[in-house]
Amino acid sequence: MLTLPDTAADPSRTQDQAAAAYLAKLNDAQRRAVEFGVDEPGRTSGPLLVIAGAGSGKTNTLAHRVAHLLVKGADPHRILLLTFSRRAALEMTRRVSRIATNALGNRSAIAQGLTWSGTFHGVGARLLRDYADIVGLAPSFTINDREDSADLMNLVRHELGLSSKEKRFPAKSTCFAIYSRVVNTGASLATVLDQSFPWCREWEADLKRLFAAYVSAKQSQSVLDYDDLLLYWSHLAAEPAIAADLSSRFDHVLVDEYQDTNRLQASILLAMKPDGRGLTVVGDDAQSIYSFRGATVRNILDFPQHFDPPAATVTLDRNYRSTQPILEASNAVIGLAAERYTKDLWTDKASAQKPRVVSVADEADQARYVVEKVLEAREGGMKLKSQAVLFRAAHHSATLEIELTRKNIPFVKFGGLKFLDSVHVKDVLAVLRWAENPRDRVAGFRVAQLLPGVGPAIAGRLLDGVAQNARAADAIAAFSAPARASEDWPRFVALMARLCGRESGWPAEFEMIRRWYEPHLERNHEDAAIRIGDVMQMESIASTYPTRERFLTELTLDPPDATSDESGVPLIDEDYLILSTIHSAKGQEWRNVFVLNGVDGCIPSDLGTGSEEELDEERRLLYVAMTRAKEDLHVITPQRFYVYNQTNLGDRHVWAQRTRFIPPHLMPHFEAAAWPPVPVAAAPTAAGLAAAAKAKIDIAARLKGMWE
DNA sequence: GAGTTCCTGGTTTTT
DNA sequence: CCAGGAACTC
Repeated sequence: MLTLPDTAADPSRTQDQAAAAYLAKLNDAQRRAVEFGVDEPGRTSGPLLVIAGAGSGKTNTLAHRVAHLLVKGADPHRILLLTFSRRAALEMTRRVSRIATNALGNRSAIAQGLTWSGTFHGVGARLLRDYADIVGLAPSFTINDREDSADLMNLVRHELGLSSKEKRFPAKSTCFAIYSRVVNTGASLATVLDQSFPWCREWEADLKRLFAAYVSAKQSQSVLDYDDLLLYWSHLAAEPAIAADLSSRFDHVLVDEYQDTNRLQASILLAMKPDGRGLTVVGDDAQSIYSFRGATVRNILDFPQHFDPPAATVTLDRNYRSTQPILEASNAVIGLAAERYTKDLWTDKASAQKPRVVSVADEADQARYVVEKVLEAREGGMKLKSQAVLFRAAHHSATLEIELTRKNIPFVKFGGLKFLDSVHVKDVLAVLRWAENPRDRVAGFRVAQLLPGVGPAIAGRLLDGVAQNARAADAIAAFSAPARASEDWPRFVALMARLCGRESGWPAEFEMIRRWYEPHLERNHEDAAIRIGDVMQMESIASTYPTRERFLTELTLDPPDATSDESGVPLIDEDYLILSTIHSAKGQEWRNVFVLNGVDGCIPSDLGTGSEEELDEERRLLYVAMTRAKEDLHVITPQRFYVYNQTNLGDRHVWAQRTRFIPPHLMPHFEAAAWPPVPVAAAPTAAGLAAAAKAKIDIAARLKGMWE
């Protein structure tokens, strides 16, 4: 008897067909990256490095690899997916889910189990809560952001008497930056000072003392900074017994944007997967732009040789994003780098339009040019959201922002000043953090001083009391407040008692804090109304988190990164122009891209021209900016800058040159333009002159007449 | 000891 | 232009 294949009765067959469908959409290299080592069920592949050029479908390929692992039966709870930002993690899980849904039908819920995805820091925080007891950390530890860390550094600095020297000690943020760099690069303090902070060289001994005190302050206060999340994790992973447990939790570890990881992150990975089994890293050496954070491009370049046999490498060099002229110009720019990169990109998207280098008089004209071209493109049917303006430093867009507001063009800005940096937001968070972890002195110090009549001295004594008492609320209640603060004291005591006792629950606590905080806000700030609006907006964000701890942790590790001209994030269906620092533009693409200030001093930033390495990183920044563009690219070069309060001569103009990364011999790759176009003079016509001649007037007589 | 004013000096990018 | 520190007054 002849039987026809019954697909419904043969799940493996339908599965294979669905699988073939999603694999068929990939090009050869992508497919190799997706399928590498996944064929044999139950076996975990050796290490894999994917070098993925800009626009080569990197995210898509990685998502396909994860989906493919799931289709082949991998357990989603045992996949660790490390991305550069929370946003990237969400995008990745969304795509995996979609691919897996198509391939697996109703078994798509599998993709929902992909719970271990996030940034190194976010995952580190989660793991640390699990292992807190083992490492002698209070499980209720709180996490300081950069600003808080610098504040703690400052407190410690004062205690050590380092603030009152004849010669000025480095600023708190500089101290913290030095500390952080030592931790992240694994280099010695002396090396870091020599290479990155030469002007602080003389303070080496004092800095060492300061850092030791800073570390013990963090420990006694149960506070971690960003770097600790990695540092504790790496120490956990270095302990054989814990490492075994840690690494057995994950069959597969996949890392995105590997070119922007630092030594510490690499050491964590290697400790978790020493033989590289199940390890996949993806990145692009030509897009490494985070060395200021300790990232090193050596991580990705040296990855294969960490293993024996060396890791397999797949290179994705076909670009699906940009037109040929844009790609040619970008390749030419990166081609001038001191160090050769591993690939050149190619595409078959032809276009007659070369990228433009537009010369304008000054920043005001630059803003007007962008507005004109953006509106022109929108007239042609291109949404604002498909257009982006990129710049090296957040303040470079200031003039443009004013012009956009004047012309009523909505925009959202990524990068630069954060929501979390404003005083009122920090005040409210400090109350929450202090309640969560009463040993946190930075938080307590800030909160106490909100009360009128309480300054550093009294706040310090209150905190000493809290440190000595196991129950923080009791210590606050028992504290004898100064007379000047007596009026506000009872409400404060009551608030802290209820927060520490968790009486109201989350998020009701938030509203309580807001009500307590409002009068203080009104007393201290002229623009209290706007600030209260922000706090209320925070309150609605807070209510989307299950607990106080989760809210605090996730807000510090992943603060909202966009600000717009209107308060509040625009609705999804609204159209708005994207403004972004080049760093925040990573991984994104737009049809029409403007690069502001394509001049020396901005790109490269005049702070980044010290060494060949720094210069190359600035070059990669321009490369990253250019390769965001799909169809149109405008690099704008204002010729004149207005500089405020420079040196001793006050405000003045400076003349700028086109960026050295686009030297004359690369100009054939660009279309050079000047804007505004030279106006064609309107010459009077003969007929017009003849008509005018009939109306002779005696202007001289009229002017005299004004005074008669 | 708190709070205000004035002056100096540094200054990018971000988890 | 800003933050942070010193010097000043209450």
